[in-house]
Amino acid sequence: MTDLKITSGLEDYIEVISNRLSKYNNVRAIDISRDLGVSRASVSEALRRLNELGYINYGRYSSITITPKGEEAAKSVIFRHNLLTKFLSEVLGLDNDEATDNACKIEHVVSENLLKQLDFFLKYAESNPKLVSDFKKSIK
Amino acid sequence: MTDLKITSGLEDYIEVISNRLSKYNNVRAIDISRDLGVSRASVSEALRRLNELGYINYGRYSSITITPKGEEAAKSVIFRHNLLTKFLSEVLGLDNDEATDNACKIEHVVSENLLKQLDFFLKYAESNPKLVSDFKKSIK
DNA sequence: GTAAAACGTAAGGCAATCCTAACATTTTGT
DNA sequence: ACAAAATGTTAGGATTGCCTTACGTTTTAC
Repeated sequence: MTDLKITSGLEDYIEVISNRLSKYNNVRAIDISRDLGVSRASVSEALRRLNELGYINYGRYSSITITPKGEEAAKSVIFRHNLLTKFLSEVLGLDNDEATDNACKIEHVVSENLLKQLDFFLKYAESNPKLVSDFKKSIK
Repeated sequence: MTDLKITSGLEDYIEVISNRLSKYNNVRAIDISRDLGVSRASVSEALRRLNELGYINYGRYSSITITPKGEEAAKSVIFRHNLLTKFLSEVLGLDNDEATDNACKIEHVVSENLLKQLDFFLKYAESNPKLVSDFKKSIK
């Protein structure tokens, strides 16, 4: 399970691929291109690279499937994404788009330990709803 | 005061320059090289670029000074840095090194609004010390 | 089933950073 | 002041990731 490391850029691709596969059981290069706002050519390049690194199975014009290694990587980044989004929206009160945008960037750079503590904090906040409601009152 | 935007990389350089100038009234390329863990050559290149963009005054073998535009940019990134570090250490309980390391990366990607809300949250937490102490109790 | 539209790939570029190695300049120590 | 050490610059390369344009392949709609 070593060598799960991947660049931020490729992490974005694997995240989209995994999310699309979960939702629709299918993902095309054009979908990725739209989701990430990059050209079809860039997607093509990234897919070749992800295949080369063993995160997906892919060949010319063939459909995209994800490998176990890819699943691991996707699970990791999606976990980070969700945790951060939840904190940003539920605690800090950012609207969903802004929470997601920020999470998409932060998710690539945070340490394991930060995530662990944030996870604890969210659980604590959920078991003490007064925390968030009092905080929100305080900034009105 | 427009055009304050700068890449993450150069933001790191301006941050070190400003911090060194505040502390020692002086900063050399070699200091930056050590602080950022990059080669002297990379520093040389970055200084040329920062000068070109008007963030610092600098010429071959000359001493480095920061311009008003550079100060603005530095102030902004240092504010983000401190806010994030404070949250990560005082609320989440990361040790200082890990809080700083994470802040150094996150500081380049967060939105204004996130910072504003985080600022409010920190103020709220400071005026309610029980919040943090109860949270820390909860994870023991 | 075939032409048009949609989609995917290849080639060639560009910009941002980073590096090492070699060379230039400045600073230090005696 | 002058040699040695420290620091700064330049040249040449590598990587990553994005782009556009042109062309290949597949799908869609009659």
